[in-house]
Amino acid sequence: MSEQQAYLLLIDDDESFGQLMVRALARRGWPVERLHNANAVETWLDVPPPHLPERVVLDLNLAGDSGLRLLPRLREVLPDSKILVLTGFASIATAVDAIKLGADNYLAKPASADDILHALDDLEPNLEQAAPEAPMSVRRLAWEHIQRVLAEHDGNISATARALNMHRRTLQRMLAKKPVSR
Amino acid sequence: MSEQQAYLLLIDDDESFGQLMVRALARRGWPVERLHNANAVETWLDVPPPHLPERVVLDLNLAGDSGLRLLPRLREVLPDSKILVLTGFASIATAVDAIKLGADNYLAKPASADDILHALDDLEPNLEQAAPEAPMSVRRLAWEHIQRVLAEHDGNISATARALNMHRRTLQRMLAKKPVSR
DNA sequence: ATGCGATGCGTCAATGTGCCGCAGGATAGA
DNA sequence: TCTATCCTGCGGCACATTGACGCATCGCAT
Repeated sequence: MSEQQAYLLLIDDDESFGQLMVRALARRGWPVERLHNANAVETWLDVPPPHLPERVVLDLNLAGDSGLRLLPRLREVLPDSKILVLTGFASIATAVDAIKLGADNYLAKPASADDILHALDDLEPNLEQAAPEAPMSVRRLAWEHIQRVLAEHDGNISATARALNMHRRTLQRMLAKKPVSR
Repeated sequence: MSEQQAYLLLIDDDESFGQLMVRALARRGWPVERLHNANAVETWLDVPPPHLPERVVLDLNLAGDSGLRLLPRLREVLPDSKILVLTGFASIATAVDAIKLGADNYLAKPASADDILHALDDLEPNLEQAAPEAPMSVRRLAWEHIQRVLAEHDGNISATARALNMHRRTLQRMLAKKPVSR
Protein backbone atom coordinates (compact mmCIF):
# COMPACT_ATOMS: atom_id res chain seq x y z
CA MET A 1 0.00 0.00 0.00
CA SER A 2 1.16 3.55 -0.63
CA GLU A 3 2.71 5.79 1.98
CA GLN A 4 0.14 7.88 3.69
CA GLN A 5 0.26 11.60 3.48
CA ALA A 6 1.68 13.67 6.29
CA TYR A 7 -0.87 15.82 8.03
CA LEU A 8 -1.19 18.40 10.76
CA LEU A 9 -3.28 18.03 13.90
CA LEU A 10 -4.91 21.24 15.04
CA ILE A 11 -6.22 21.31 18.60
CA ASP A 12 -8.28 24.41 19.04
CA ASP A 13 -11.71 25.30 20.26
CA ASP A 14 -12.07 28.67 18.65
CA GLU A 15 -14.40 27.90 15.81
CA SER A 16 -13.78 30.85 13.54
CA PHE A 17 -10.06 30.97 14.07
CA GLY A 18 -9.85 27.22 13.62
CA GLN A 19 -11.69 27.13 10.33
CA LEU A 20 -9.63 29.99 9.02
CA MET A 21 -6.48 28.18 10.00
CA VAL A 22 -7.59 24.92 8.45
CA ARG A 23 -8.18 26.65 5.15
CA ALA A 24 -4.98 28.65 5.30
CA LEU A 25 -2.92 25.59 6.10
CA ALA A 26 -4.62 23.55 3.43
CA ARG A 27 -3.75 26.23 0.92
CA ARG A 28 -0.13 25.74 1.92
CA GLY A 29 -0.33 22.03 1.35
CA TRP A 30 -1.05 20.75 4.82
CA PRO A 31 -4.02 18.45 5.30
CA VAL A 32 -5.45 19.26 8.70
CA GLU A 33 -7.14 17.06 11.22
CA ARG A 34 -8.91 18.94 13.93
CA LEU A 35 -9.85 18.33 17.54
CA HIS A 36 -12.16 20.85 19.12
CA ASN A 37 -11.72 20.40 22.82
CA ALA A 38 -9.84 18.71 25.61
CA ASN A 39 -12.21 15.78 25.75
CA ALA A 40 -11.81 15.02 22.10
CA VAL A 41 -8.08 15.06 22.62
CA GLU A 42 -8.38 12.66 25.54
CA THR A 43 -10.31 10.11 23.56
CA TRP A 44 -8.00 10.60 20.61
CA LEU A 45 -5.06 9.90 22.89
CA ASP A 46 -6.73 6.84 24.34
CA VAL A 47 -6.96 5.24 20.93
CA PRO A 48 -4.57 6.99 18.59
CA PRO A 49 -5.13 6.35 14.90
CA PRO A 50 -2.57 4.22 13.09
CA HIS A 51 -1.51 7.14 10.99
CA LEU A 52 -0.09 9.79 13.30
CA PRO A 53 0.22 13.49 12.53
CA GLU A 54 3.59 14.86 11.66
CA ARG A 55 2.87 18.23 13.23
CA VAL A 56 0.64 19.38 16.01
CA VAL A 57 -0.63 22.84 16.86
CA LEU A 58 -1.99 22.99 20.37
CA ASP A 59 -3.98 26.08 21.21
CA LEU A 60 -4.29 26.59 24.92
CA ASN A 61 -6.58 29.51 24.76
CA LEU A 62 -9.02 27.84 27.06
CA ALA A 63 -9.81 29.25 30.43
CA GLY A 64 -6.99 28.18 32.65
CA ASP A 65 -4.23 26.34 30.90
CA SER A 66 -5.79 22.95 30.66
CA GLY A 67 -4.06 22.74 27.31
CA LEU A 68 -0.76 22.36 29.07
CA ARG A 69 -2.11 19.32 30.80
CA LEU A 70 -2.47 17.56 27.49
CA LEU A 71 1.10 18.12 26.48
CA PRO A 72 2.80 15.27 28.33
CA ARG A 73 0.48 12.64 26.91
CA LEU A 74 0.63 14.19 23.48
CA ARG A 75 4.37 14.01 23.57
CA GLU A 76 4.21 10.44 24.78
CA VAL A 77 1.94 9.33 21.98
CA LEU A 78 3.76 11.42 19.40
CA PRO A 79 7.45 11.20 20.22
CA ASP A 80 8.49 12.22 16.74
CA SER A 81 5.97 14.88 15.85
CA LYS A 82 6.69 18.57 15.97
CA ILE A 83 4.44 20.15 18.56
CA LEU A 84 3.74 23.86 18.61
CA VAL A 85 1.94 25.53 21.47
CA LEU A 86 -0.12 28.51 20.45
CA THR A 87 -1.78 30.91 22.84
CA GLY A 88 -3.52 34.23 22.93
CA PHE A 89 -2.37 34.78 26.46
CA ALA A 90 1.31 34.29 26.09
CA SER A 91 3.54 34.67 29.06
CA ILE A 92 7.08 33.69 29.82
CA ALA A 93 5.95 31.39 32.58
CA THR A 94 3.70 29.30 30.39
CA ALA A 95 6.25 29.36 27.60
CA VAL A 96 8.83 27.86 29.90
CA ASP A 97 6.39 25.25 31.11
CA ALA A 98 5.32 24.37 27.61
CA ILE A 99 8.87 23.71 26.48
CA LYS A 100 9.61 21.71 29.59
CA LEU A 101 6.55 19.61 28.94
CA GLY A 102 7.76 18.71 25.50
CA ALA A 103 6.59 21.39 23.13
CA ASP A 104 8.95 22.12 20.29
CA ASN A 105 8.00 25.73 20.09
CA TYR A 106 5.72 28.35 21.55
CA LEU A 107 3.94 31.09 19.72
CA ALA A 108 1.77 33.99 20.78
CA LYS A 109 -1.39 34.94 18.97
CA PRO A 110 -2.09 36.60 16.75
CA ALA A 111 -0.20 34.33 14.40
CA SER A 112 -0.66 33.71 10.72
CA ALA A 113 -0.53 30.31 9.10
CA ASP A 114 2.90 31.24 7.87
CA ASP A 115 4.02 32.15 11.35
CA ILE A 116 2.83 28.79 12.55
CA LEU A 117 4.49 26.77 9.84
CA HIS A 118 7.66 28.72 10.28
CA ALA A 119 7.64 28.15 14.02
CA LEU A 120 7.22 24.45 13.38
CA ASP A 121 10.12 24.28 10.98
CA ASP A 122 12.56 26.58 12.63
CA LEU A 123 13.14 24.83 15.90
CA GLU A 124 16.79 25.56 16.42
CA PRO A 125 17.48 28.00 19.21
CA ASN A 126 18.90 31.22 17.97
CA LEU A 127 22.11 31.86 19.84
CA GLU A 128 22.50 35.26 18.35
CA GLN A 129 19.30 36.35 19.94
CA ALA A 130 20.64 39.44 21.51
CA ALA A 131 18.71 40.97 24.29
CA PRO A 132 15.98 43.25 23.05
CA GLU A 133 17.13 46.81 23.07
CA ALA A 134 14.90 47.89 25.90
CA PRO A 135 13.99 46.41 29.22
CA MET A 136 10.49 45.16 29.67
CA SER A 137 7.93 47.87 29.83
CA VAL A 138 5.99 48.20 33.01
CA ARG A 139 2.89 47.01 31.24
CA ARG A 140 4.53 43.89 29.91
CA LEU A 141 6.00 43.13 33.31
CA ALA A 142 2.63 43.57 34.92
CA TRP A 143 1.06 41.30 32.33
CA GLU A 144 3.60 38.57 32.91
CA HIS A 145 3.14 38.82 36.62
CA ILE A 146 -0.60 38.66 36.36
CA GLN A 147 -0.43 35.64 34.09
CA ARG A 148 1.80 33.88 36.56
CA VAL A 149 -0.46 34.53 39.49
CA LEU A 150 -3.49 33.69 37.42
CA ALA A 151 -1.95 30.33 36.56
CA GLU A 152 -1.11 29.74 40.19
CA HIS A 153 -4.75 30.18 40.96
CA ASP A 154 -5.95 27.90 38.19
CA GLY A 155 -7.38 30.74 36.20
CA ASN A 156 -9.63 31.88 39.00
CA ILE A 157 -10.06 35.58 38.42
CA SER A 158 -11.60 36.42 41.76
CA ALA A 159 -8.91 34.62 43.71
CA THR A 160 -6.20 36.22 41.60
CA ALA A 161 -7.61 39.66 42.15
CA ARG A 162 -7.66 39.02 45.87
CA ALA A 163 -4.10 37.72 45.87
CA LEU A 164 -2.93 40.68 43.85
CA ASN A 165 -4.86 43.04 46.03
CA MET A 166 -6.57 44.59 43.07
CA HIS A 167 -10.16 44.84 42.06
CA ARG A 168 -11.76 41.95 40.32
CA ARG A 169 -13.39 44.31 37.87
CA THR A 170 -10.05 45.85 37.00
CA LEU A 171 -8.38 42.50 36.49
CA GLN A 172 -11.29 41.45 34.37
CA ARG A 173 -10.95 44.50 32.22
CA MET A 174 -7.23 44.01 31.82
CA LEU A 175 -7.68 40.42 30.75
CA ALA A 176 -10.40 41.41 28.33
CA LYS A 177 -7.97 43.21 26.08
CA LYS A 178 -5.83 40.49 24.73
CA PRO A 179 -2.76 41.97 23.21
CA VAL A 180 -0.37 43.49 25.68
CA SER A 181 2.30 44.61 23.33
CA ARG A 182 4.47 46.92 25.22
CA MET B 1 37.71 13.02 53.55
CA SER B 2 35.19 15.69 54.15
CA GLU B 3 32.41 16.34 51.76
CA GLN B 4 32.76 19.65 50.05
CA GLN B 5 30.07 22.19 50.46
CA ALA B 6 27.53 22.83 47.75
CA TYR B 7 27.81 26.26 46.23
CA LEU B 8 26.19 28.47 43.68
CA LEU B 9 27.86 29.91 40.61
CA LEU B 10 26.73 33.39 39.73
CA ILE B 11 27.55 34.58 36.24
CA ASP B 12 26.82 38.25 36.07
CA ASP B 13 28.64 41.38 35.12
CA ASP B 14 26.53 43.92 36.89
CA GLU B 15 28.73 44.85 39.80
CA SER B 16 26.20 46.36 42.17
CA PHE B 17 23.50 43.84 41.48
CA GLY B 18 26.00 40.99 41.73
CA GLN B 19 27.37 42.03 45.08
CA LEU B 20 23.92 42.50 46.43
CA MET B 21 22.96 39.07 45.23
CA VAL B 22 26.06 37.43 46.64
CA ARG B 23 25.30 38.86 50.04
CA ALA B 24 21.63 38.02 49.89
CA LEU B 25 22.33 34.46 48.83
CA ALA B 26 25.00 34.05 51.48
CA ARG B 27 22.50 35.16 54.07
CA ARG B 28 20.31 32.32 52.93
CA GLY B 29 23.06 29.79 53.26
CA TRP B 30 24.48 29.66 49.76
CA PRO B 31 28.19 30.15 49.24
CA VAL B 32 28.59 31.94 45.95
CA GLU B 33 31.31 31.75 43.37
CA ARG B 34 31.20 34.52 40.84
CA LEU B 35 32.24 35.00 37.23
CA HIS B 36 32.09 38.52 35.91
CA ASN B 37 32.04 38.15 32.17
CA ALA B 38 31.85 35.85 29.19
CA ASN B 39 35.61 35.45 28.97
CA ALA B 40 35.89 34.37 32.55
CA VAL B 41 33.20 31.81 31.87
CA GLU B 42 35.06 30.53 28.84
CA THR B 43 38.27 29.93 30.73
CA TRP B 44 36.32 28.45 33.61
CA LEU B 45 34.69 26.05 31.16
CA ASP B 46 38.03 25.16 29.60
CA VAL B 47 39.39 23.98 32.91
CA PRO B 48 36.50 23.36 35.25
CA PRO B 49 37.42 23.06 38.91
CA PRO B 50 37.16 19.64 40.51
CA HIS B 51 34.37 20.81 42.74
CA LEU B 52 31.43 21.82 40.57
CA PRO B 53 28.61 24.15 41.55
CA GLU B 54 25.27 22.68 42.40
CA ARG B 55 23.38 25.66 41.07
CA VAL B 56 24.10 28.23 38.43
CA VAL B 57 22.55 31.61 37.84
CA LEU B 58 23.35 32.91 34.39
CA ASP B 59 22.59 36.53 33.75
CA LEU B 60 22.01 37.13 30.07
CA ASN B 61 22.93 40.76 30.21
CA LEU B 62 26.57 39.96 29.72
CA ALA B 63 28.33 42.66 27.85
CA GLY B 64 29.09 41.66 24.32
CA ASP B 65 27.57 38.51 23.02
CA SER B 66 24.57 36.83 24.40
CA GLY B 67 24.90 34.69 27.46
CA LEU B 68 22.69 32.21 25.69
CA ARG B 69 25.73 31.15 23.76
CA LEU B 70 27.34 29.89 26.94
CA LEU B 71 24.46 27.68 27.87
CA PRO B 72 25.22 24.57 25.82
CA ARG B 73 28.76 24.28 27.14
CA LEU B 74 27.64 25.07 30.65
CA ARG B 75 25.11 22.30 30.44
CA GLU B 76 27.71 19.98 29.01
CA VAL B 77 30.15 20.59 31.82
CA LEU B 78 27.44 20.63 34.46
CA PRO B 79 24.97 17.92 33.50
CA ASP B 80 23.57 17.70 37.00
CA SER B 81 23.50 21.30 38.14
CA LYS B 82 20.38 23.39 38.23
CA ILE B 83 20.81 26.24 35.81
CA LEU B 84 18.70 29.36 36.01
CA VAL B 85 18.75 31.98 33.31
CA LEU B 86 18.16 35.47 34.57
CA THR B 87 17.62 38.50 32.43
CA GLY B 88 16.49 42.05 32.60
CA PHE B 89 15.46 41.87 28.98
CA ALA B 90 13.08 39.02 29.16
CA SER B 91 11.21 37.85 26.12
CA ILE B 92 9.29 34.77 25.25
CA ALA B 93 11.64 33.95 22.41
CA THR B 94 14.74 33.92 24.58
CA ALA B 95 12.87 32.05 27.28
CA VAL B 96 12.00 29.30 24.83
CA ASP B 97 15.54 29.16 23.53
CA ALA B 98 17.01 29.11 27.00
CA ILE B 99 14.95 26.12 28.00
CA LYS B 100 15.75 24.34 24.77
CA LEU B 101 19.42 24.94 25.37
CA GLY B 102 19.28 23.28 28.70
CA ALA B 103 18.31 25.87 31.26
CA ASP B 104 16.17 24.57 34.07
CA ASN B 105 14.30 27.78 34.49
CA TYR B 106 14.08 31.34 33.25
CA LEU B 107 13.45 34.41 35.29
CA ALA B 108 12.95 38.05 34.45
CA LYS B 109 14.50 40.81 36.44
CA PRO B 110 13.73 42.32 38.79
CA ALA B 111 14.15 39.24 40.91
CA SER B 112 14.99 38.94 44.56
CA ALA B 113 17.30 36.33 46.00
CA ASP B 114 14.22 34.50 47.16
CA ASP B 115 12.77 34.57 43.68
CA ILE B 116 15.96 33.09 42.34
CA LEU B 117 16.22 30.33 44.89
CA HIS B 118 12.58 29.56 44.44
CA ALA B 119 12.97 29.38 40.68
CA LEU B 120 15.88 27.00 41.13
CA ASP B 121 13.99 24.72 43.44
CA ASP B 122 10.59 24.74 41.87
CA LEU B 123 11.39 23.33 38.48
CA GLU B 124 8.28 21.30 37.91
CA PRO B 125 5.97 22.78 35.34
CA ASN B 126 2.98 24.35 36.93
CA LEU B 127 0.34 21.76 36.18
CA GLU B 128 -0.93 20.41 39.41
CA GLN B 129 -0.54 22.64 42.35
CA ALA B 130 0.31 26.22 42.66
CA ALA B 131 3.08 27.60 44.74
CA PRO B 132 1.52 29.05 47.88
CA GLU B 133 3.67 32.11 47.82
CA ALA B 134 2.20 35.51 48.32
CA PRO B 135 2.37 37.34 45.04
CA MET B 136 3.53 40.89 44.92
CA SER B 137 0.97 43.42 43.93
CA VAL B 138 1.26 44.76 40.45
CA ARG B 139 1.98 48.20 41.77
CA ARG B 140 4.86 47.16 43.94
CA LEU B 141 6.33 45.08 41.17
CA ALA B 142 6.09 48.01 38.81
CA TRP B 143 7.74 50.27 41.36
CA GLU B 144 10.66 47.95 41.85
CA HIS B 145 11.11 47.49 38.17
CA ILE B 146 11.11 51.22 37.63
CA GLN B 147 13.64 51.73 40.37
CA ARG B 148 15.89 49.17 38.81
CA VAL B 149 15.74 50.64 35.33
CA LEU B 150 16.15 54.09 36.78
CA ALA B 151 19.32 52.94 38.49
CA GLU B 152 20.55 51.37 35.28
CA HIS B 153 20.21 54.74 33.67
CA ASP B 154 21.99 56.57 36.45
CA GLY B 155 18.84 58.23 37.64
CA ASN B 156 18.13 59.84 34.30
CA ILE B 157 14.39 60.21 34.21
CA SER B 158 14.06 61.03 30.55
CA ALA B 159 16.22 58.12 29.47
CA THR B 160 14.37 55.77 31.78
CA ALA B 161 11.03 56.85 30.46
CA ARG B 162 12.27 56.23 26.96
CA ALA B 163 13.63 52.81 27.84
CA LEU B 164 10.43 51.88 29.55
CA ASN B 165 8.42 53.25 26.70
CA MET B 166 6.37 55.37 29.02
CA HIS B 167 5.65 59.03 29.24
CA ARG B 168 8.27 61.13 30.97
CA ARG B 169 5.59 63.14 32.71
CA THR B 170 4.03 59.97 34.04
CA LEU B 171 7.29 58.64 35.37
CA GLN B 172 7.95 61.97 36.95
CA ARG B 173 4.61 61.94 38.67
CA MET B 174 5.07 58.41 39.91
CA LEU B 175 8.44 59.21 41.37
CA ALA B 176 7.07 62.32 42.97
CA LYS B 177 4.91 60.44 45.38
CA LYS B 178 7.07 58.36 47.55
CA PRO B 179 4.53 56.00 49.06
CA VAL B 180 5.29 52.82 47.20
CA SER B 181 2.00 51.43 48.38
CA ARG B 182 1.31 47.90 47.59
C1' DA C 1 27.65 82.63 23.92
C1' DT C 2 24.95 79.01 21.92
C1' DG C 3 22.83 74.62 21.50
C1' DC C 4 21.23 70.50 23.60
C1' DG C 5 19.08 67.68 26.71
C1' DA C 6 17.26 67.11 31.45
C1' DT C 7 14.05 68.67 34.78
C1' DG C 8 9.92 70.44 37.25
C1' DC C 9 5.48 71.76 36.66
C1' DG C 10 0.66 73.43 34.87
C1' DT C 11 -3.28 72.21 32.04
C1' DC C 12 -6.86 69.59 29.81
C1' DA C 13 -8.90 65.81 27.44
C1' DA C 14 -8.83 60.83 27.17
C1' DT C 15 -8.44 56.61 29.67
C1' DG C 16 -8.34 53.84 33.49
C1' DT C 17 -9.75 52.42 38.12
C1' DG C 18 -12.51 51.75 42.50
C1' DC C 19 -16.82 50.46 43.76
C1' DC C 20 -21.68 49.01 43.58
C1' DG C 21 -25.04 46.11 41.73
C1' DC C 22 -27.28 42.46 39.06
C1' DA C 23 -28.17 38.14 36.54
C1' DG C 24 -26.65 33.67 35.12
C1' DG C 25 -23.86 29.36 35.67
C1' DA C 26 -21.69 25.83 38.38
C1' DT C 27 -21.44 23.21 42.51
C1' DA C 28 -22.08 21.11 47.00
C1' DG C 29 -25.19 19.79 50.55
C1' DA C 30 -29.81 19.30 52.68
C1' DT D 1 -35.01 19.35 43.79
C1' DC D 2 -34.21 23.44 46.38
C1' DT D 3 -30.74 26.41 48.40
C1' DA D 4 -26.60 28.71 49.65
C1' DT D 5 -22.13 30.00 47.70
C1' DC D 6 -18.79 31.27 44.68
C1' DC D 7 -17.35 32.83 40.20
C1' DT D 8 -18.14 35.40 36.02
C1' DG D 9 -19.40 39.03 32.68
C1' DC D 10 -20.93 43.42 32.37
C1' DG D 11 -23.26 48.24 32.96
C1' DG D 12 -22.66 52.58 35.17
C1' DC D 13 -20.64 56.47 37.58
C1' DA D 14 -17.48 59.36 40.20
C1' DC D 15 -12.78 59.99 40.82
C1' DA D 16 -7.78 59.18 39.66
C1' DT D 17 -4.17 58.69 36.44
C1' DT D 18 -2.10 59.24 31.98
C1' DG D 19 -0.85 61.26 27.48
C1' DA D 20 0.37 65.13 25.10
C1' DC D 21 1.73 69.91 24.90
C1' DG D 22 4.03 73.87 26.43
C1' DC D 23 7.30 76.68 29.04
C1' DA D 24 11.06 78.39 32.07
C1' DT D 25 15.27 76.93 34.16
C1' DC D 26 19.60 74.65 34.69
C1' DG D 27 24.06 72.19 33.71
C1' DC D 28 27.31 71.17 30.32
C1' DA D 29 30.16 70.92 26.29
C1' DT D 30 31.45 73.31 22.27
